[in-house]
Amino acid sequence: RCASRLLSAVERQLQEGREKGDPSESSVRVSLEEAELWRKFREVTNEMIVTKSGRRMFPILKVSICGLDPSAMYSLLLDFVGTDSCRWKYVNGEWVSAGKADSGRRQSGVYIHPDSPNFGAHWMKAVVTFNKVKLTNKVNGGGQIMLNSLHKYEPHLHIVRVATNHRLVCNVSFPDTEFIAVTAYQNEEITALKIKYNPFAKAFLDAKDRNSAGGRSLMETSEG
Amino acid sequence: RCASRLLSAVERQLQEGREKGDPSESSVRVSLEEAELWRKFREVTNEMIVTKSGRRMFPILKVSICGLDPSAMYSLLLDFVGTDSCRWKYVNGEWVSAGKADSGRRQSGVYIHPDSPNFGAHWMKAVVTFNKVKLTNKVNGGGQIMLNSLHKYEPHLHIVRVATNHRLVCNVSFPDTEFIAVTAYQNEEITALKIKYNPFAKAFLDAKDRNSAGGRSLMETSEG
DNA sequence: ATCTTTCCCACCTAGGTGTGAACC
DNA sequence: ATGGTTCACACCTAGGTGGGAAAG
Repeated sequence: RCASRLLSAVERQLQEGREKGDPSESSVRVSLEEAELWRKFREVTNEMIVTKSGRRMFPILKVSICGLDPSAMYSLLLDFVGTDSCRWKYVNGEWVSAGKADSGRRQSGVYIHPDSPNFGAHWMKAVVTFNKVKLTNKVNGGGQIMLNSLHKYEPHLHIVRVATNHRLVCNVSFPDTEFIAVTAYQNEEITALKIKYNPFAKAFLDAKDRNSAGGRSLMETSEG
Repeated sequence: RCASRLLSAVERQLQEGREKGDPSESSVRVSLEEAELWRKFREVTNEMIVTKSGRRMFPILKVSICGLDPSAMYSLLLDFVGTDSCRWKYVNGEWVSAGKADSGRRQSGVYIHPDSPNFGAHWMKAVVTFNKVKLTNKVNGGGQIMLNSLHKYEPHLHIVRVATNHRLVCNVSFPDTEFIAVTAYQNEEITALKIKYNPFAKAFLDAKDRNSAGGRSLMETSEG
């Protein structure tokens, strides 16, 4: 009696998302969210900051998923694949090749989505957001992903069915999310887009607004 | 080749916590963390605020777990059981009965730990923290737990093995975590303890410090 | 010189505290 | 009048931004 009440609470985790499911996994579909935003960045060659302690990505990688078995267990993995063998540099407003890539490693480490493992129903009932993944240029303890600065990468998503025998169910890449890892922004158009769309950079958006409105910049006020 | 690299990343989730495991689950052990802190509150009769949008608990319920099957899947559930049939009131510095409990419901809803479901290894490798659970006195959408104000509750933890057939593995209660739900603190000793130990109430701790040091209180400074 | 990286910083987002007056 | 509840608020914790100087 008491136990059934508790067990039904667990069952409830499965209820949403059933209609999007397919026990056979014959047609798993993954689509990138906010593709328009990603495209704005890609048009001018996207950049992502890497720091010692790890920097979040912006835009944030978000996907919606259909076609999993709602009651089966899956983990979602993210890695970053070098898309060419170049080291890049930014000169005269252009990204140009600066010779061969530094190290032979073309694969980053693997980031496991923190909701993993979870039911197919869980992954399908809402957009899956990779907002916590952090990119670094140093070997670190935590779940950060190490990339080579000034190299080009493309995020790849993998869905693994978790069971006594793990099984790779799906591999997806999103060309629009390609970027060059940097330690500081090179293209000021990228900086402007980051400031415009990332809420955490609001401070710099305000400064611009006040400038263009003819007011005094925030930065100037601190000079005695 | 590529697949095995990804699958091994999933396997790595299982590595820690194996030594604390027991495939037979014959001796699952759960122990309350920070029991000394909980006892300080219990000594003066603990109170927890309930609000419309939900209020976190303080102290936070934290447990460490041994004896699960590291590679089996479990969900952790929390509910709140009314420990008597009284409605309580605080008069002259004492909690006294104020008649029978309001409603027949002696059980709260069930809170599912956000890491659920997960491997036994995951639950055993580190202290499990219920810091996100929110207590409310209204029927709400989200994962909040509804309690009756001025009624006494005891948190109960349940471990459910998640499989084709769910199975209740463990039920534990922690007498030291008993509390009375309130919409505003009644006993000023409880208020003082909350301020002393909850980092989010630091503002009021500072005010006290400055008072007792002979300085002006923060509160006074806002009066023109 | 030039290019890349590092560090500290002011400024945000996001949200958890008890307070005290207002409300019922 | 009384006792319980609600709300806006100042003040925190916690941590994500790019800037700009300094260092490699």
